[in-house]
Amino acid sequence: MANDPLRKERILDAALTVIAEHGVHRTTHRRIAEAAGVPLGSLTYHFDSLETILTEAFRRLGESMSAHYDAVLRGAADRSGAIDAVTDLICGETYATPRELTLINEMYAYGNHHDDVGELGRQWLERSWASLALHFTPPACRALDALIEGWTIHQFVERKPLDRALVHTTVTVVAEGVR
Amino acid sequence: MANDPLRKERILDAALTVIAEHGVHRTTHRRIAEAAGVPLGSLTYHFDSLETILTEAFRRLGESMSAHYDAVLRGAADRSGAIDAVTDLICGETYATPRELTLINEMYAYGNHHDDVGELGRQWLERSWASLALHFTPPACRALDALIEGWTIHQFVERKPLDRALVHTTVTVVAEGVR
DNA sequence: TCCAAGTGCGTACGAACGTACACACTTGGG
DNA sequence: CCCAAGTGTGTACGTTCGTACGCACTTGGA
Repeated sequence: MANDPLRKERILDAALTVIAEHGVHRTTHRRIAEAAGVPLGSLTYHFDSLETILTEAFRRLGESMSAHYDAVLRGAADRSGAIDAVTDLICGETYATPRELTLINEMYAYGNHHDDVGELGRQWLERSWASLALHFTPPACRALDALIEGWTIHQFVERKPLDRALVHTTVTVVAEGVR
Repeated sequence: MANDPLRKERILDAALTVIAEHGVHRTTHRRIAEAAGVPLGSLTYHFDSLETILTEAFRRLGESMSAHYDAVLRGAADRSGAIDAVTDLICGETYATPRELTLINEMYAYGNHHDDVGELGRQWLERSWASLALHFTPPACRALDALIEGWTIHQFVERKPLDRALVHTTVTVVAEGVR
């Protein structure tokens, strides 16, 4: 298939699908190629190595998640709305999907052993912080960001739905109490 | 070497070392054997498969961390001491070492694709919760546990030291404000 | 002392991997 | 229409992996 500009993106999305389903430790050229519906040779043609594919895939993940994160917080009119927005980010079904949470975990884990991906994780934190800073003080941003991260992970590990009222209360006391 | 009862434990510790250094995705029989200073055949003799080694190693990790977690919280005399203890768990150099944090990340990531390890993660959360319950209300336990988890991870991804005063304030606010 | 029973390991094999590369195919200027 | 230049792919190679297994070695009862 000549001149397919979407080919690279399709491969990266397939890579994320494979990572989410099997984990980085079982992500291979062949599995990605099958998931993307492209020949094996196409991967080595478009990307230097498997490392490159993983790195680019995680970059794509970070960008799309940051965008969503930012959109949700920008949509909040005032402080109270921002607290609702943060509660949504933790409990919501659009951000904290199993796929995204699995991928975030994989990114952190892989980033601990791969500098470029580690840097992506740091950028992702920085952008989250910037989005929160639209509504909260710097210290509150740090605390809220930690809370979001920890709670979404717990929610996923536990596989139980969250108590939304409790989340809302906690977000509120942190937002108001930490200065 | 006949009748070496510490052999299995040594292999599991070596497995954790390899996981912490290289990640699960590059953890192999041969690397573990080298790290443990035992022959390759010794691994297949003592363990059914690599999966089994990883699972047992993560189980060992969870037990030792839970024990530390519990000891720190049991050592707190009152509520104020417990708040200090939680602050220590987040900022401290004994619990939140790079090695432990890397391993926790690896365990969560691997647990998403392996039921037995996923169950270990759930047990680890439950025991953390039980330790916290010595001093705080159930809702506060949930919130604090999420905060600990998120903040230790952030600390590690960012590779920057934490603001202890901020952590202490946040813990206090959550412990007092969430009922 | 001797020898079965059990313990532990060196080695080898098939499978799956990442990657290279020769080659088919498409394309656009002449 | 033609053919060089460029685009994309099927295949094969060397490496590394998990695992099996024959065999050496240790041990304890007779």
